Amino acid sequence: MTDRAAKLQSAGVYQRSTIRDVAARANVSVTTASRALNGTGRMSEETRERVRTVAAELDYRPNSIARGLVQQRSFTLGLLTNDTYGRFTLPLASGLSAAMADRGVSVFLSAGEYEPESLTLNLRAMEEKRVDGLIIAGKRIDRGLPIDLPPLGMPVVYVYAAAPEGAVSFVPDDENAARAAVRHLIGLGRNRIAHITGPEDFKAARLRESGWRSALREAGLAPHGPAVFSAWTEAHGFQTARAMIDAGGVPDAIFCGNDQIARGVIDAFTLAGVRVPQDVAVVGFDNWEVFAQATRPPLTTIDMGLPGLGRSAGLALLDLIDGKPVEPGVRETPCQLVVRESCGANDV
Amino acid sequence: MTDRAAKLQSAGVYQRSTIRDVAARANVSVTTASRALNGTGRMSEETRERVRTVAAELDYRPNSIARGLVQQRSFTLGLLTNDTYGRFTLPLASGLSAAMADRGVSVFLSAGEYEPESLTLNLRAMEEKRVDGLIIAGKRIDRGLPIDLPPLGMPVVYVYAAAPEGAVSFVPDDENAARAAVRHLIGLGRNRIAHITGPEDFKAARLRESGWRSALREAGLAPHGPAVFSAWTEAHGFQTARAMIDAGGVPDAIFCGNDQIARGVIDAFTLAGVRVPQDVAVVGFDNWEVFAQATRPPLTTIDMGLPGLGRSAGLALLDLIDGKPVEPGVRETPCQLVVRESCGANDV
DNA sequence: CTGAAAGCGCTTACAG
DNA sequence: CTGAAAGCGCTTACAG
Repeated sequence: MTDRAAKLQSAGVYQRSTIRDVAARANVSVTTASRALNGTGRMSEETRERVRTVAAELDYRPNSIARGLVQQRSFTLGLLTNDTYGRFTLPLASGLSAAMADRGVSVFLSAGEYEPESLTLNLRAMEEKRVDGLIIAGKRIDRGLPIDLPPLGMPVVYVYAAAPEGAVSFVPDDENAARAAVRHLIGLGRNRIAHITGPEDFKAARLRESGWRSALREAGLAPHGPAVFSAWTEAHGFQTARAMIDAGGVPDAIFCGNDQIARGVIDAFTLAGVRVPQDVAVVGFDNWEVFAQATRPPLTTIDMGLPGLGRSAGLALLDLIDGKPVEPGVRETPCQLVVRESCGANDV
Repeated sequence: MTDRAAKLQSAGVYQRSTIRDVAARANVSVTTASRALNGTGRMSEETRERVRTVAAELDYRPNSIARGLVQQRSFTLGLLTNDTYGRFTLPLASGLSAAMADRGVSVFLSAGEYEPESLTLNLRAMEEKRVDGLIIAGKRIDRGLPIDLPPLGMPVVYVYAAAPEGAVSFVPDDENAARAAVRHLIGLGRNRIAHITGPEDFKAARLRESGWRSALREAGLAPHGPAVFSAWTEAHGFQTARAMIDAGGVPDAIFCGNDQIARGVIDAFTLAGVRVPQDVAVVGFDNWEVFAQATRPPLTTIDMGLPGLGRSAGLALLDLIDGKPVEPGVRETPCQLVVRESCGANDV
């Protein structure tokens, strides 16, 4: 035992076995032990097995810091986001870290809202840790982070955020998702379909509106009035539905730009005695369960598949890191319609 | 330039400068460069300055992997959680990572719901990265993670989760927060104060109920009926309020166990023409803004200060890692009442 | 005040 | 099929 090991142990620090311990116990060189454990090189099956058994006995955990130093890789990724709200980031991060863990890669999280200094500090800490690459996630698809990143000298993949020219990025396929939602309504026999959504300066709002229009066009239907753009809030949905009632122009279906708007819409109708889904069908967007499950009736809505988005981004980043060719550009990943009861689809 | 450097550079890999580059350019030994950069050792101010200037010129970033290898520290923490929902984890993680970044420490996130294998894999990846310590976060204060952690051989701090005997853990001070909420109501002249909350088998529900009782007792008031325990949902709040109306026993204030319940309560009253806050004041718990801001009127509620909780836990973990004495046990951190309009406090 | 040397725990040419 | 040696980029006794 070295002096250091003795000192650490007497200080109560748990001392891990190293590859030298494994090699010694298995009567092979460190070289052979390394190769046996990593499945590289050629050696007798017997030797490889013996080394592995010994490693298991010693509960050996390779020190990826040491490995990283020689391989010039840290097996580590950074996830940088300005969404501290959690709505997007956590599902995304969990999909990402699950996929990465399978490959021995861990991910650093740096979440900071509106605090450029904090993001910068986190970024610097990650640079010093020599992360192999970076995932940059936002909270809207047409905005980047609130800081100008310095030249990073490492691969970067963008998710749910605006990306610079030539970068690799992933966003949900808002337009097709919207089209699918509206088609669902059409398939249930609705033909006066309105759209209430978020602010027009959000690209997501524009894409969803466009999906709504094109599904109607394909079916030979006219939009029921213009789309009503405003805040992504319940209040917006509530007031707009209220206004429809007052004007006597209630449609037979409403496609909403998000679940909160849908919630407000349903509340307003319920309050006024308009029945959902009998009189008017409602679809949301996001599948944010605290809303989608809490509406009466439960909300049919679009799930953006955020964990899958995180996973895809991570895998693309890994390819980039490995120097594999990755087509630059914006990848639009498919979303899924989650059918509950707000359209009457399950009553048939 | 070494062969490796040449090869990497020709492969388009950005090559960082090392401490040797800095030392050479500043005409000092690597030893001196290291000491100058770290502020250790004694040397002329002039030398130290010169080294630092050169480091800045070369945009030198110390390789914390190499440093970690010799110092047997990775300057890295793991955050393990089974809350993929995001409600608790992300605010907590952002407070944690901000506080850690200030100290050059980065945090790995592993979030996995109900997937023991995934958590195990992530944990193993973190062990191999030699994280200096672990933060284990849950989604209720009386449950641990769904996996039995193997002996970890590293410091651990628990947050918002059950902790084993003798461990260091942090939870919000539910009982005093509840007491403060109820005192607020009493201070506004309310004296028939009911309590609607989550399932009784949640410790958080029991603590909040107990805070409600003791605030009333201190003020010489009787509880308005027994606490109504059930799900943490809007539906529970809605139905219970509805039942109060039907029974003709509407109190003049309701302290709710969370914001969702409060939301349901307010909706039911509004629907029945009972005015909030004029006829009945409502307080929630969580300060979950999508709910607390969306109720009409906006909700007065308790903020648990999750970023601060994450920060405190991180600092305690750092102390543990540094071998400083840390008192074991459960630390109950103070919460804050956020006054909005559902109690009429701002109308005075 | 400054530096040469050893070493952290691995991987990987290179040699046999 | 196997191993001795060099080296990844730092820090830190030890020596002067």
